[in-house]
Amino acid sequence: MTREVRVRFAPSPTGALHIGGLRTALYNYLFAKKMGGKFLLRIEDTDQTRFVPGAEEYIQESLDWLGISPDESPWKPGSVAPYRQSERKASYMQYALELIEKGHAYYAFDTAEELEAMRERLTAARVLQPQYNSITRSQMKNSLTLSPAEVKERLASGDPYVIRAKLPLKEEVRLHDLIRGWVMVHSSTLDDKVLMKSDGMPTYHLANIVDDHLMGITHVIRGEEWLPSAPLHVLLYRFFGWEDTMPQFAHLPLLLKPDGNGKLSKRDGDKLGFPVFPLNWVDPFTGEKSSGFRENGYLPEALLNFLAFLGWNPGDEREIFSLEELIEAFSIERIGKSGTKFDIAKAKWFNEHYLRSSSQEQLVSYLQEDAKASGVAIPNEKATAIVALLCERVTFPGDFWRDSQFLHQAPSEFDSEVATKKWNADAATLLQAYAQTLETGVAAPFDAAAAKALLESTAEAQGIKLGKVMQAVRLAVTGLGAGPDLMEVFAILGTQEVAKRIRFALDTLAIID
RNA sequence: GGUCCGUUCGUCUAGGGGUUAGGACGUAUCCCUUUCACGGAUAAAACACGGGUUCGAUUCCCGUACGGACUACCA
Repeated sequence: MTREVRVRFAPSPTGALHIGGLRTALYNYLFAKKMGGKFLLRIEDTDQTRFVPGAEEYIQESLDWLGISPDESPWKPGSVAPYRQSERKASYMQYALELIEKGHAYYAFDTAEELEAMRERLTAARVLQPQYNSITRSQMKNSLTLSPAEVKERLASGDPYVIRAKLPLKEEVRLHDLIRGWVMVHSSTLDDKVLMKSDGMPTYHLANIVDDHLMGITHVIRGEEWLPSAPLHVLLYRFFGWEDTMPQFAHLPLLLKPDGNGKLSKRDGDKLGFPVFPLNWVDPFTGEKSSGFRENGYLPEALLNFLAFLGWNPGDEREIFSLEELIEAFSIERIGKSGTKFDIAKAKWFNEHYLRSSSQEQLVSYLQEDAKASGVAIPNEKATAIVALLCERVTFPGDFWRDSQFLHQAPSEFDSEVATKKWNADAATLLQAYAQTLETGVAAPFDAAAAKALLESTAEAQGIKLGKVMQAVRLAVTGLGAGPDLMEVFAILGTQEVAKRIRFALDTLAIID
């Protein structure tokens, strides 16, 4: 009764793992850890035509980056290896044959053309759902309509065939979903899904059930797009006689586009101005590039926290959760039922939070690395001062470098709007005197307090009210109309640089004036 | 079209037969401040609609509308 909890994340390696898949992985991870169980990763690569090289590595790297690596996976096999369905190929046929023997599946030899003809015929006859089902299978070429001898002959001669599930005509299929409660579907609305494809590979439905069973999966936590086929899966468990160990299902609400319509898709990201992938991705076939959260400056703990709250909440008013805290607080019962729109503003807020609570050393290294990439070396002391200056105004690590440009480079031009509005004779007079003082040398260390005291005394000597000219002073030294504490900026720049900049401003702005 | 799922502020959501319907993001205003930001305070902002059930429904039931998923030899 108390089986060890085992859950799996089962992506298809058909491209970059998108953010919805990542959330599914996260919920699986959280549930497994919460229950003291195992989180497995299984690669569902049964569609050879859609395989994309690099996709599997991408999935691995994404999960590692977020810190939610699986306990068992293709690259860390456990006792139920292998973890790629392509490598489990040999085992599926026997299960399909078992179903045929039990009378729950059959061979079907219909060609694509014949299937198409059937659909057209049914559509013409105004059948609402033209499908291969308990009614129409009697008119098709399969082992239920063909003589045993002919079936045998076709199989022997290598005729292409598929194996289809034989669904009951009239049966109420009930399934209990941990998120949605009881879901009832009538078997007459289901079709005879293909279980084994003509290329010898199983479809998702068969492989999924067989592998979940063989891997001892206790809970299937997956996206809502699977809900419509869940009744088929329940039937399959029943056909196999595996009902007593059938996993419990939890179908997650979908992630929707922020503008309201439709589920978030892989194409949306860059179009809407935010990433939908954890990492940068270049499609190996088309060369199309998609940007990732990581490269856009999102911290893994921020993305994790953000993702966790897309459809789940702890029931109280806390919002900041570390991975450990998420594990502690997580429960499937508290996952919502309705689709969730993706709001990047909230993700930014989480990112700001985690960025600001990073260690100073970490922040300093963000700045220094970016500077280095641009060929600029910033000494520790200065970098530390800059980080302290900008810490409260950054969203991404890259903002330290981007927003401190004015500290590394003297202005070559001035914000014209601010110049016309704020620049005046008083400011020029004050700056003239201030620069002169700086040039003649300042005895005490030129920190923010000293810079301010000096500016104040200079202003007083000139009979100028400091408040009226401060923006002009900022403009002169930084070229900008707004920014962090000016006196701190002065301290970082140093007396000579400040004086130099003032001289340049005096010359340049005099002309504008 | 059919089947299934869903619907509380713009967004993420709490709540639940009787509440001033709570929080967060975002937005606005004010305070702090030499500017911007941070921080603090305040504000605007929601139970899709119609029927039941009930003394009472946003909460339970049924319909409608709207949204979504699925409807492949894709997962």
